[in-house]
Amino acid sequence: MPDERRTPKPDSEMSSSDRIVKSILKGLYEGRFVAGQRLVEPDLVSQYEVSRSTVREAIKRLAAMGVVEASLNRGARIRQLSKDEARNVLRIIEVIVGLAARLAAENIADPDGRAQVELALADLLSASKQADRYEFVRQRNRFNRTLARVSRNPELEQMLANLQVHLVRNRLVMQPEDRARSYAMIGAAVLAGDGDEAERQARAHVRRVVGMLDDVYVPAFIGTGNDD
Amino acid sequence: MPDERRTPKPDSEMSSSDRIVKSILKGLYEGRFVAGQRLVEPDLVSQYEVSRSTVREAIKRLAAMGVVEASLNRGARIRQLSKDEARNVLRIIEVIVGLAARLAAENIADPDGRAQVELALADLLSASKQADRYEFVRQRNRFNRTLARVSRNPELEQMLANLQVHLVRNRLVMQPEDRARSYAMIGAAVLAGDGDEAERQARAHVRRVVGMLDDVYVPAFIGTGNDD
DNA sequence: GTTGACGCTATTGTCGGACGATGATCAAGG
DNA sequence: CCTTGATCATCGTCCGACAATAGCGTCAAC
Repeated sequence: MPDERRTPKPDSEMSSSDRIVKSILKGLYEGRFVAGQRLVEPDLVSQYEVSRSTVREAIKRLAAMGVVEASLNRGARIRQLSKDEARNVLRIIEVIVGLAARLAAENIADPDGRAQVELALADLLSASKQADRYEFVRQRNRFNRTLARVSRNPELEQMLANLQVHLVRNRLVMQPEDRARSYAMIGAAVLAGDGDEAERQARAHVRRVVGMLDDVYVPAFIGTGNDD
Repeated sequence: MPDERRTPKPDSEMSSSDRIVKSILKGLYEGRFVAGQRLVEPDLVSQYEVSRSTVREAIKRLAAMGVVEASLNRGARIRQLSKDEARNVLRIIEVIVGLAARLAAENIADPDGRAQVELALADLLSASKQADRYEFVRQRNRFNRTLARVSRNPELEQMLANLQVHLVRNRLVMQPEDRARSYAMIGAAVLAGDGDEAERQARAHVRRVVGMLDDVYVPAFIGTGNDD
């Protein structure tokens, strides 16, 4: 087993479609792409200066990741989660993050992993107390990613990364003090090596976020997908 | 006897690559494709009588699903899980199935869903007691799928379906009596509407399966590069 | 004015061929 | 025996093309 600690993905070892996928995902984080936006193949062709085949591959991959939804003969668009879908995804994130927290706690003996968790937690706590939403989301994602990495479960890491994409667009943020306390408890349990407690705290936190869905959620500008 | 209530996906509304993906997945279940097997594009082109573009799309999708692993310039092959990877995936399956069981229990008031669970459970129990491994795996997958469907969480359903693909090839089966008892307890909790207990039982069961990994797992033909 | 049939346009799904790049294979040479 | 270089299989990417479909506007009929 190769022990590749991370996958920084040197550009030279990425296919062109990989680069497009990555760029679009990044664009999502940065707001260059917004939910509901169409991904028109010819546009992307000229934008990225690659052939249509390459663009199509990238789109297919994004679709398989759930980032993009594609209907037959009608192209692809950035997926806009309805409130129900957001709730569904969050329930999944709940148990996945819970698992990551548990496994991270179980592996916290590793000094290197422990250091990473401590660092990410410190930054997250300081970002939690501030109002900068963008920075908070960044640190939250980093913290989750760190937990997944320390879990020593690459499959989990991958899965959490895919799921987190859906969280970028939501404005689900708790009050600064609340979320700081929430994450402090998760972090404490993880650093204490208490897997049960770590999972419980992580899940409880996500559950609290789910509870905010009904209050805060704005259906955005898509609005047509009204179905149950 | 097949009560396919879920989206049956009429072939007319599927793209060619969809059909290939579906066919390969089916082939996995039926043994036409085995772990480690290479997926050579020209072969698939002639086999399915489509263009290479279409084949590539299908492969990309399978890769994004984790069914296939692709290395740059070296093509794709059916993914062969190492013992560690199998363990990692099973830990994820544990919490996902646990969530499905919990949500199914919470929705068990719906008479239609309840009927489906009862039916799938009955068939699973009867299959559990027999030795036919293939039939047991079929019924186990159906039971899990049913739980996910009754959960009314399509994202969860999709995710579980993807994860279950990895389980097809493993020979992780408990003793008939044990697994029957295991599933009986899960089913009872679900049918009783006890979400906590359902999740606990489901997770405990998967955990027991994980525990068998060290005993039963055979590395299979991973190193041989054996095709055909 | 509304409605519905019709045709146009944009875009997609699929195709076939082409090229260079890369990994694997194997024989010749040290 | 190990190294090296040629050969081959296959992939990544590109190009150009076509039919099929969806969305949109037009226009006649009511």
